[in-house]
Amino acid sequence: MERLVAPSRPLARPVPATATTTANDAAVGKRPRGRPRKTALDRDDGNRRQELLRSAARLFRRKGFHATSTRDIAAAAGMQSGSPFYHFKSKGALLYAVMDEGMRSAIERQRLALQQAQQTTPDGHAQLRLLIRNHFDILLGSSSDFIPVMLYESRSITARHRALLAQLQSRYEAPWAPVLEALHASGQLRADVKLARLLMFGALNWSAQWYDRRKGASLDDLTDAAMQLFFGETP
Amino acid sequence: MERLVAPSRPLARPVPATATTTANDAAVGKRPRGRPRKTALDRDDGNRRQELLRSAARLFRRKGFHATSTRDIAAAAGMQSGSPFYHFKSKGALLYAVMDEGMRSAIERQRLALQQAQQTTPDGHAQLRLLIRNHFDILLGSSSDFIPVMLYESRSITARHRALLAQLQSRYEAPWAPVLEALHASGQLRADVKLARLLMFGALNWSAQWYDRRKGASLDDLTDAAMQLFFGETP
DNA sequence: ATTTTCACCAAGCGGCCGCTTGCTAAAAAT
DNA sequence: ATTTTTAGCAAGCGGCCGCTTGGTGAAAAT
Repeated sequence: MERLVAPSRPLARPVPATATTTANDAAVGKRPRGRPRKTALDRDDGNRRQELLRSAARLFRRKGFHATSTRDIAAAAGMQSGSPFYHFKSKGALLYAVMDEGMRSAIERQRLALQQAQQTTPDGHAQLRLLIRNHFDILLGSSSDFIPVMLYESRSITARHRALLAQLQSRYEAPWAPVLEALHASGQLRADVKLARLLMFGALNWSAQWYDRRKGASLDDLTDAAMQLFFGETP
Repeated sequence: MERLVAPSRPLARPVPATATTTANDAAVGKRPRGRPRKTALDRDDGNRRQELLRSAARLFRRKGFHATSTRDIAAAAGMQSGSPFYHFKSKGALLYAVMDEGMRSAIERQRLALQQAQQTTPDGHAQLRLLIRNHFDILLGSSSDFIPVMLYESRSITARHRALLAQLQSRYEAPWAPVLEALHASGQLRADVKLARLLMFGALNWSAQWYDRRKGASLDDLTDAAMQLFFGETP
């Protein structure tokens, strides 16, 4: 395609390092290229995309969606300011991707936990304990910031995206309903089931605001405390 | 380069009324130099400021702090874009003022509720029920968005402001401790008191995310559900 | 009657924001 | 060997942002 105007920009691009070089620079100032090296065997396949997602999740959690700029995210992933838009068509799409990935991962982990427990024949208490323990793991485990972002940034997404995420939330919460119903039927859970579920999730989810892995209680301690609070159960 | 005369505006300012000054300044508040501070007959002082606070609280709650512009707030209060800065020295000071006012009002309302209940001689359950019922009222009552902003925008304030608010939060939570300790001592609350308090506040505070005054449960229903969940109590 | 203070308004400044554009080196496909 | 695709970079654009400045009519103080 021909251009009307000759390029008058300086166009002094730094010469990139050869792809197979192992030399890195410890110089001050902007590095010419700091991107992790990839060999011919390890085809990229979304690695950088995943890194972008992780960086975004951490920043969204710590500073909030609107207080995080796409430049912050790019820098955290070792990119230039415009590059994230190659992988995501907008900042909002990036937020949605974080939440979607978080929910799908949570659903999968819950499915695995329930599947493993299926081999034993647990009573209602034990089933709920399992769900709660797993929930704390998803929410507070070392793995990721995805779920806290999901919980605390829902204002920042579009109605359509919110509706899609609500479906995933329903899928996540689905296994809780029969367990709570059974506990209600047997008189062990006296409160209205719907309100009880909301209050319980509140108690659990709020922990993302105060829980510190490095001090105080373990996730098992937390699970014990929750079960004792809800059922007066002593472990 | 001659400055033109401003066109005459309608200038329909609301007429001042009696002021209920809470008299707290996070604002700029020009003091008259060396002169008596206040006459007995306060005039306008603070009416517009209060309106600004209310508008800001509503917008901060609905859209979040960073998604709300000072122009939004000014427009909601019927002002021009720069005028809020006469009353508050920065957007952050406005946020802090919302939170501070919310906490002071909450503490005062709790104090009044406890004072009234002192005349009867309630047991532990009844005391906690009162605290919870009052908490729901503060959090979900028609009055204001101040407390939800306080709960969900704490990331957006400075460390110094956060420390000041933490003191107010301690004052609010202080009356809960002896009640929970007593319930624990009598075996009615089995869980660790510190964790139980955190989980309970989570259950209550999370309701700001889902509760809708117009449909479903009343605040009394909510209080019943919470008491039943925590103590298996049937009203 | 004059001066001072109050509570704003009208205008705009610099800066950061999300996002786009034009390009390119290297890998993969043909 | 040539073409296409991939995964970005470098630069920058328009717009909105928080905040400042200079001014103004009305009220209060003197």
